Amino acid sequence: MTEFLSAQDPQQPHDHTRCVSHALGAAEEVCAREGVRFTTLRKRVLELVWQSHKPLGAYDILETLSRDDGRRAAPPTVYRALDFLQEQGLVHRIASLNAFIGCASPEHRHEGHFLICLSCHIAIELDATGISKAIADAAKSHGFAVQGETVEISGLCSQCREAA
Amino acid sequence: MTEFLSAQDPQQPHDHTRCVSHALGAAEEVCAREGVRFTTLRKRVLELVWQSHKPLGAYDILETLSRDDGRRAAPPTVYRALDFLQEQGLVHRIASLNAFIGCASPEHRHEGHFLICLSCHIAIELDATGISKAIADAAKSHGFAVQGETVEISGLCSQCREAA
DNA sequence: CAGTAAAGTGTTATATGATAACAGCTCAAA
DNA sequence: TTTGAGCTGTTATCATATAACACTTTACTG
Repeated sequence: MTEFLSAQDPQQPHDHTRCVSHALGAAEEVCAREGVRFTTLRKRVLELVWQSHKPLGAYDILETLSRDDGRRAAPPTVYRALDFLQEQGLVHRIASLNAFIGCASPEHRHEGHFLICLSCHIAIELDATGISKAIADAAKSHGFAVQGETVEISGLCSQCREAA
Repeated sequence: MTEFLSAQDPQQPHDHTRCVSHALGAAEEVCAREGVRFTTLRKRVLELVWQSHKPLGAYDILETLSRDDGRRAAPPTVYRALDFLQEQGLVHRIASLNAFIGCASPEHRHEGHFLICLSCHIAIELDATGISKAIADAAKSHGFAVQGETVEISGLCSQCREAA
């Protein structure tokens, strides 16, 4: 099931600074490869999105940016950075939460499929080959050409189940 | 693939008044069974949602309600009706569109899985057993207890593919 | 059949998420 | 060093959704 995602399970205690530095490093590479500019603002927004494994709203990012960085920031500033990061596959948008989360494996383009805990709000990105396959089958039987997949599963993560 | 959905394919030309009357009839039954009130407002909102097979925004409903029915309506009026209809499984919300669509088979409770055409905007509800199965498998392997499923596949429907 | 409590609806105000439009800046290539 | 495309700042506004409270209707109870 974990074919291309980093072996690190975000639910387990871990040195999160490594997640962040890995993400930033991967982003540098992706942007270099694509010939696009990984500006200070874009890097900072990506860093903020990676501050945890919980999806983060655009206005949360905006607030941190204004408060911590002293940067005068209005919504378009953040949305433009997020648009860029999405285009490069560096973050995914979670439609059911109006929020954004860092992509764990931006090296190759893919749709994000997520398990989202209603209790602790963690979002776990799946490498759910089976789900994509099932979607492709369903689409094919309707003669439908898939372009985008929104798959967001809400429920309780294993840790919150144990705690309950 | 079409196990419980009405055999009618919404993409094909059809007598849409039958879709509407079927939906309203099914809604009457569901509400009677559940012992909840299918008021005039709720019925009217459901009827508007069913005016086509395209997801409809809350403010679109609001506008029609105000214009056609002369009913003074503010957003909460519509959202409350929609909340009720969702609770009873009579409509599904499409998170990626912030819109609502009638459920074709409210007799038994289920999550909605949709194919959504980017060109003609039709939303086709799947009875995708395979998708639910794949989701259950992925969840199980993470010890995750599924409560809700958001599955919204965007792309081109067969008719729009042919047209293109 | 009147009294009453719960459910439903109306109304105002406001929260939350996202984008349009235009001005000014920066940086890499010529 | 100029130039132009791309990036960012700024203001205003749109779009979606909900909080809070008042009033009305409905169904139940005695």
